[in-house]
Amino acid sequence: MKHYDPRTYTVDNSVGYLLRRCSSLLRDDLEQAFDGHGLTFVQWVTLMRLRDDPALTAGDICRDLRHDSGAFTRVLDHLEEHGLVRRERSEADRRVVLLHLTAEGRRAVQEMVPIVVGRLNDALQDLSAAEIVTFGKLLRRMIERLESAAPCAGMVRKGLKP
Amino acid sequence: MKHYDPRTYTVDNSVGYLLRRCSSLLRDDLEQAFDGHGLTFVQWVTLMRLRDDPALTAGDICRDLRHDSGAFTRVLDHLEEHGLVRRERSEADRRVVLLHLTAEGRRAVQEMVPIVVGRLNDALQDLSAAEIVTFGKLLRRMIERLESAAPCAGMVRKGLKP
DNA sequence: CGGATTAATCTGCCTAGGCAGAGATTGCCG
DNA sequence: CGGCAATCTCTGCCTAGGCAGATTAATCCG
Repeated sequence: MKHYDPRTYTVDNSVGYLLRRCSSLLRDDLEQAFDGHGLTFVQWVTLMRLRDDPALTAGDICRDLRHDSGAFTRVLDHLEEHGLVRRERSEADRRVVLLHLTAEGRRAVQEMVPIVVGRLNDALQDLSAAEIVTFGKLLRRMIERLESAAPCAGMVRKGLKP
Repeated sequence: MKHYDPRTYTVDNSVGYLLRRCSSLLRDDLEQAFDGHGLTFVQWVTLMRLRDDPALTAGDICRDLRHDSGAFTRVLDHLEEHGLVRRERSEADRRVVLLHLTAEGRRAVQEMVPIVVGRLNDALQDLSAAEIVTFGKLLRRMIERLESAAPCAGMVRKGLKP
C-alpha cells in the first residue's frame, strides 16, 4: 500500500514530520515539569523502567529506551552516585550488571508520577478515551513494523555525516 | 478528561513512550537512507522546507523544526559552504536573512524524496489509507494542544540538569 | 530626532549522545 | 580441554544540540 507519492510529498502532509513534532513538543513539555526536581527526563524514564521491572540490566534498558550504551553508563553513574540506583554484578553471568532501585530511588520516581501523568493528560485533553486507545494502537502497529524492519532492534549504531 | 491515573501508570501503557519510540525508530530508519548521500536528516528537512516555501528566514525554519537557533546557524553554514543554500539579507528588514535553494540544492533535495517516501511508505505498510489519515488527525490535534499550552511556540530554551 | 526596547542572527562554551575500541566473561564447537 | 566468536559493560574521543550573551538592525515613543 503506497500512501505517499514522491510527486506530491511535502513536509506538512507527512506523518513523519507530525510524529517528530509531536514527540518533541511533548518531551519539552515534560522536561519542564522536571525543573527543580533534580532529575532529567532520561534519568526519570530509567527509574520508571526499574520500578516496573526490577533487576533489569543496563543493556535491556538501553535497547528499550533506544539509548546509547556508552552514554547510558554515565546516566547510571550519576544515578548511583546520588543513591537512587544500586549496581550489582549478576552471579549467573558476571558480564552483566543487574540494576535495582533503592528506597530513595523509588521515592524519587513516585514523586514525579502524578506530575508527569498530569502533563500527559493535559496534552491529550482534546482526545476522547476511545481516540487515545486508537492512537496507541496505531503507534504500536507502526513501531512493530519498524522494529521488524530494523536490522537489530535498536542496537544499530548510527553513522553521522561530517 | 483524565485518561491516565498515577496509580496505574506504567511506561508500557503510555502514549508518550510510544510516541518517543515510534519517532525515534522512524528517524533512525530515515537517517540510514541518507548514508552515502552526503546529507544529514536535519540538513535534508531544512532543504525540504525551503523547497516548499522559498524565502523563509532562519528563524522561521528554526521554530518550525524546533531546532536551536545557534545550532541552526551552523547547519546553514554547512549548507551554504556546499552550495546548496544561498543567504541573502532582506532589503525590507536588514536584520533578517532570507534563505534560497540553489539549483544544486534543489537537485539534492529532489534526489532524496523518492527514497524517503519509500521508507515512510514501508513504515506505514500495515496501516490502511483511512488509518493513516486518522493517525495524522490525532497527531495534529495533540500538537495543537501542546502548542497552545507552550509559552512561546517552540522558542523556549530548555534548562538542563547537572 | 534620540534613547530605550524589541527582534533576528551569530559566537563561545558546555553537555548529552553517538561511535569505536578495550577489557572481561561466557558459550560454542571441534 | 582450548581456542574463537559473541556478549556485556565501560572509557576515550568527537559532534550536534542547547544556552547565554554579543552584535546589528528595526521599531516605539516621547
